[in-house]
Amino acid sequence: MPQLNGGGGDDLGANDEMISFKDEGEQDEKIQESAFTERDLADLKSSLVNESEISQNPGAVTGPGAVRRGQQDDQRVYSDKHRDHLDDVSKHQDGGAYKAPAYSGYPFLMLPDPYLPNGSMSPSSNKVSVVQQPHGMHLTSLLPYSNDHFNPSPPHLPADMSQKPSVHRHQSQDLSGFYSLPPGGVGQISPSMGWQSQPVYPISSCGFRQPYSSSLPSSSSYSRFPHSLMLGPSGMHPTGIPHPAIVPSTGKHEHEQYDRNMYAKPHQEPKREKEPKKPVIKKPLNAFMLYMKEMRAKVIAECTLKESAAINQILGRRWHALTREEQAKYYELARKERQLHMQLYPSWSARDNYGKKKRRKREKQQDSSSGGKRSAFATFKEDSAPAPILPMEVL
DNA sequence: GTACCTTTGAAGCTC
DNA sequence: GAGCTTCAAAGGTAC
Repeated sequence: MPQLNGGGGDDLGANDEMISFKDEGEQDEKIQESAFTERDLADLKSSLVNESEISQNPGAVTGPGAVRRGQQDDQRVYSDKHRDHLDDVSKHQDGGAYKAPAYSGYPFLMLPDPYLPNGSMSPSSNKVSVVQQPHGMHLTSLLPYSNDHFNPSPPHLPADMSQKPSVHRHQSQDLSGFYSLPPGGVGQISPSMGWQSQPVYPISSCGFRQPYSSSLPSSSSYSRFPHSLMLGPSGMHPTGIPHPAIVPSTGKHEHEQYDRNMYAKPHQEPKREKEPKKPVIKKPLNAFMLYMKEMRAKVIAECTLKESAAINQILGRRWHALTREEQAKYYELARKERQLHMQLYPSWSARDNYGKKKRRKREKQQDSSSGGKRSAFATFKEDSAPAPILPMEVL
């Protein structure tokens, strides 16, 4: 990806990530610049509101096709073609100080933006939310996200790890400074964690664009992957912050026990006498996942949607409507997140979690069809895995 | 209780 | 190397 830094040969990020999007987007923008009118904007808003309302009313329209219909209708209209104009309109309307809707349920920490004049708080966009999410935190916070990703790091920041391909784990101690949170999850955080630039985000309100705060919300304020050396016995940071990349194998996800005792001893719940379950180290989030994590609450607030499938469709369209620069930020975040994940869990591989969700389903299907015959994939996994751990139900 | 839906991107896997 | 599969998040929905 040309606009991203070369990373000193770091190949973690896909180099061709946005090439196709670039061509398409540029053509669309040319069209939009000449075709857009205020009336179009009103129509667009109306249609998008209807779309969200339809999604809320499964009785009226059922199935994903409903959303898809709206997607086909306005996917290439609502923002790709009107982005710049909407930006201008919105800026005029609220003086460029769009107030992002509150991320309900997310605790915030207001931090001054050192990149703003006088280091004062910006009207809204420099609010850096600090979150202790129920499912953990996000690396994006640990990785000070700003245009610094594309520029030399400011002196008060740790050097970009991408430029340290041979960083050893002990060097990650530098990262600990980002994680020195009190048990409450809110503490002093480097001001550099706010986004340096205040980009105008392209979309809001269920698809049409409005400028709003560019600050990363809570989800991106802290890393999902705190330094492993700082982890407590059960994947917990000494501060009490749960380790986001290490999750118990219980609950929604059906990952098997994960043999990573070096990072976390079995998480013991006081009331549970069952055999403690070893946590699972999750995959690092990709750029779009980071974007979704950040924007989900906003979409929910704007569209009053709750169904994740519909929200994700909106987010997917918004993602495509982002400019290359805006997307590049998330690609860079994702790249850094992968880097940090690699440093924290050098022996981890996506293979560790590969096939664990769907294997059971396949096995069930094969069991029903062929009388308990093992799937080829299961056989492969067992052959390749160093020490297969049987699922609890098997035991 | 669990799978599914829905999105994009990264990585694993198969051929 | 191409193409396919799986997982990552999220929460409502369906079974």
